[in-house]
Amino acid sequence: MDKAFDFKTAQERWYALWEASKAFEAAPESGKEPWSIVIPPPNITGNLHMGHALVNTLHDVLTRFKRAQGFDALWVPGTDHAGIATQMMVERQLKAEGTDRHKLGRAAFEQRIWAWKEKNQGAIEHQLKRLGCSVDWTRNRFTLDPSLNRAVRHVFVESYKAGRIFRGPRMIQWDPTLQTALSDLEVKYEERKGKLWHLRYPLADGSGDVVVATTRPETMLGDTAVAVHPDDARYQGMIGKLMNHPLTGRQIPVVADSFVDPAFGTGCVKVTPAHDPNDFAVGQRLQLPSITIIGFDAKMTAEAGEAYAGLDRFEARKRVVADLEAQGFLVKVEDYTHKISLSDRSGAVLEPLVSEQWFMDVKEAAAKALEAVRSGAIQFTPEHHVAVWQHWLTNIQDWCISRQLVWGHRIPAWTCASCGELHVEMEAPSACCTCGGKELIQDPDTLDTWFSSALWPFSVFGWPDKTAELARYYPTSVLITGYDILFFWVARMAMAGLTWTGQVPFRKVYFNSLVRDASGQKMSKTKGNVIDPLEVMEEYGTDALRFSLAIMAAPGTDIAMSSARLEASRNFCNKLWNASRFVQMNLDESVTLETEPEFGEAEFWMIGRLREVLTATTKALEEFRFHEASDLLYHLVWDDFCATYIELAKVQLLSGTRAQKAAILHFLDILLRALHPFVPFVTEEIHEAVLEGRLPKGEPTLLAQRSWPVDDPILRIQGGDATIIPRFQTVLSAFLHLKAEGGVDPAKRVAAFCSLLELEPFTEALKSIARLESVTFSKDDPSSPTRTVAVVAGGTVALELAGLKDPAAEKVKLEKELAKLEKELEPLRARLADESFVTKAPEAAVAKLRGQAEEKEQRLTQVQALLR
RNA sequence: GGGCGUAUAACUCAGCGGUAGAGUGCUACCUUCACACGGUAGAAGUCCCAGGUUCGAAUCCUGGUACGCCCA
Repeated sequence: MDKAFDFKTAQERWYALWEASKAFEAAPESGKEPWSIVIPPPNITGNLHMGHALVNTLHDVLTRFKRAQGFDALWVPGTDHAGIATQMMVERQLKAEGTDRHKLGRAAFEQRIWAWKEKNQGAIEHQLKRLGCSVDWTRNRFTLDPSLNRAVRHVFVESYKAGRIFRGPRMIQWDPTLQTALSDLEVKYEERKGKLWHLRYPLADGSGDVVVATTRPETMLGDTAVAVHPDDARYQGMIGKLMNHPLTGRQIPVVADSFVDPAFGTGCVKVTPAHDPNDFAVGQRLQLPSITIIGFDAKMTAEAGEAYAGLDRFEARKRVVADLEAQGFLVKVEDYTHKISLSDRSGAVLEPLVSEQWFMDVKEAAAKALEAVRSGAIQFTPEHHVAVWQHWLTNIQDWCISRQLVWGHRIPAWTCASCGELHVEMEAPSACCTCGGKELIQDPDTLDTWFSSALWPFSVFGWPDKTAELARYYPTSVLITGYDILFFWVARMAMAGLTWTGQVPFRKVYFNSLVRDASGQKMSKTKGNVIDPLEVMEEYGTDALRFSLAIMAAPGTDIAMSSARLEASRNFCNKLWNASRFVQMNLDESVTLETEPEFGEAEFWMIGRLREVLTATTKALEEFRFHEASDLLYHLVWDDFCATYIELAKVQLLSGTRAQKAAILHFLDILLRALHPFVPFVTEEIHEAVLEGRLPKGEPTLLAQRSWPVDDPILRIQGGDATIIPRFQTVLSAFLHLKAEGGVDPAKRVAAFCSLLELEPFTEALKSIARLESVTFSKDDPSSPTRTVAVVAGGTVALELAGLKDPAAEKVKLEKELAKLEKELEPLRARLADESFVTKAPEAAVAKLRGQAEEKEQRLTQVQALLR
């Protein structure tokens, strides 16, 4: 083995071997209990970013853990067509080539995107492999696959028949840049500094006027009323009167509706049903006419009047304000900060427009999803996301599912050219069922990307067919995803799953954290603080990246990714590598896992540690406490195995028996199996270097196929004195401490004394680790004018410092020690003297404290004796 | 305006009723035969503030303050 782990070659090598050996493929015939998870399908446009790295690392840790536990673990991979994102990408390419999708035509454009998809899909898949994801590639899916398309059409057609999908004119959020409708979820609100214009509208009978306040004066061209609150005393006499529209000359009524906030502006607002969601609602309630003055291109329509038609909406705003001012209708202008709605995708200012779109009524499904979480059929970690879930699902609105895009699932609806009859069918009808007309035109729109994503957990298994896979692997065991897509995806999967399969799509949901930069800032391209996981894997190794993500993945808190953390993880991999290297160097060929091991105190202690930590690690993983699991293993390897056990075993190993070497081989084997889910590459590499040829017959040669070690028979062995190694550690560090404090060169060997007779078997270890000349064990007081002494729990230790020793310094040292003990004892004595504590606190707590106090009192007495 | 989350060592974070931990950084020392991507010793904290519950609160409750996120 080399001196350091070369992750670059290992990473490339092992993934290919894992794949070739079918280590990640599900085994439906195995008779094992199934455990399944589906990947949150990354966009085909995408590159692996830190969010993907985190979510997929956690998936992989869990999948490898479950596979090792003996489940038939299946992780289904796949990619998402990502409607808008992908189409935008290709459109950008076209623009660079001096053309666009309209010139190209729909069919050619769609072809072009497919070509792009074929070319680029491999990138994200390759990156998942680099991350070590143990997915079953034989079941790779794409959201536009024919089988998934069939599922989409099935849901669409059945929902339509049930009346849950319908088409109609509604006010939607229109993205003028992308030229498509969006769902409410795709709208982002941003605070902008703007103006509040106060406009004067004169009453038609000349009896006065009212002043309305607006942030969008250009829409006044489409006003069909002015509204006041029905209880507003100021305007009682005006309700029902007509007024002259300042610019169009139309007469519009003053109406009353309780949506008006009397405290806002003048308490009197203009009503533009065609261009504002609230006004649209008022218009519906009061049967007001609706005048569309802004078109889908965000330019003023002919309805806006000759003076404005064709103007961009923002240009029109300036013109309207200028005209109003010129004619004396502008009362005043105030600075005003308000929220505007932007497209989450293009960033364009959205235009609320009335448009013919497809909608899905999800109220019934939402009720089911609410109940599933309420009843515990779906469990959230962290739980606090339940509150948000409930709020959103109880207030859910119809979902606008149609998009004016080319890239996506085409809506399975055809209109008869002759009679206008609408046909919603699985396949294109050959003739109109009403008039027999042969010309049927398919709806040009496609579905919101999330429509197909919602079906993902069961469409990947061949639904709507009742496949064997569906029966075996659905519902999936867990869903791991970011809370940012709680509504977009998680809620919709829950609703779709419950509606169409009658089952929850997943039993548990773990919401992973957000990965931020080293100072806790959100990563963004504009800030330039993006940490690229591909570069990290290049520089620190995939295992270091994975371990860093896992150890920081405390539920409910964000992750601050830093080079310091990555270095720590890389160093950990190196530590594991070198510990293994040490073991490997000291083994003879004849030692295998079948060699009968021999256990001494150190081994019994190590077994105890392994048993304790692996039990805790298993529990932590079952409960998604990835950070705890990784932290436990980190310290097990570094502190217990390397710093304590190996240091102790060194003395034996250099001259040890095969039986002793078999013990350490077992320990390493167990550690590798436990760490493999977290750091698969380095552990697999070590496994080959150390365990090859030493595994029992029939045992898989790949670590990726071996079992989770918590039930290893070795761990059931009990024996020895569990307190002896901790006592050894205390004495060892006391020697080292005395050496450092006495100013002794660490390399200088001095004579040592110890009153803890039970540690005599560890003489050689003490000598070698603390670099002592000798250790003399005796009950007698070891203090002398030439020695330095320390009192530890259970006895005293001393070092011979002839020539080096300063008696005055020794006294000062002991006095300091005395003071320290007194100070530590003070609160202990006080609490033990407290009647209410002793009587009311649980016995264990009192006993623990008493033990601590006794130990300190004993040391205090001994230090006092030394000072005499 | 409503909801949620977070405030702990210089930094990034664990802990979440029994009296404070990790990683990194810092100081001093050590190239000892797995590892300097290492080892040893050490310094470093009104656990945001104010009340309350409790024998006991960083931890639970109430109210503030600051920051972040989500929904109107």
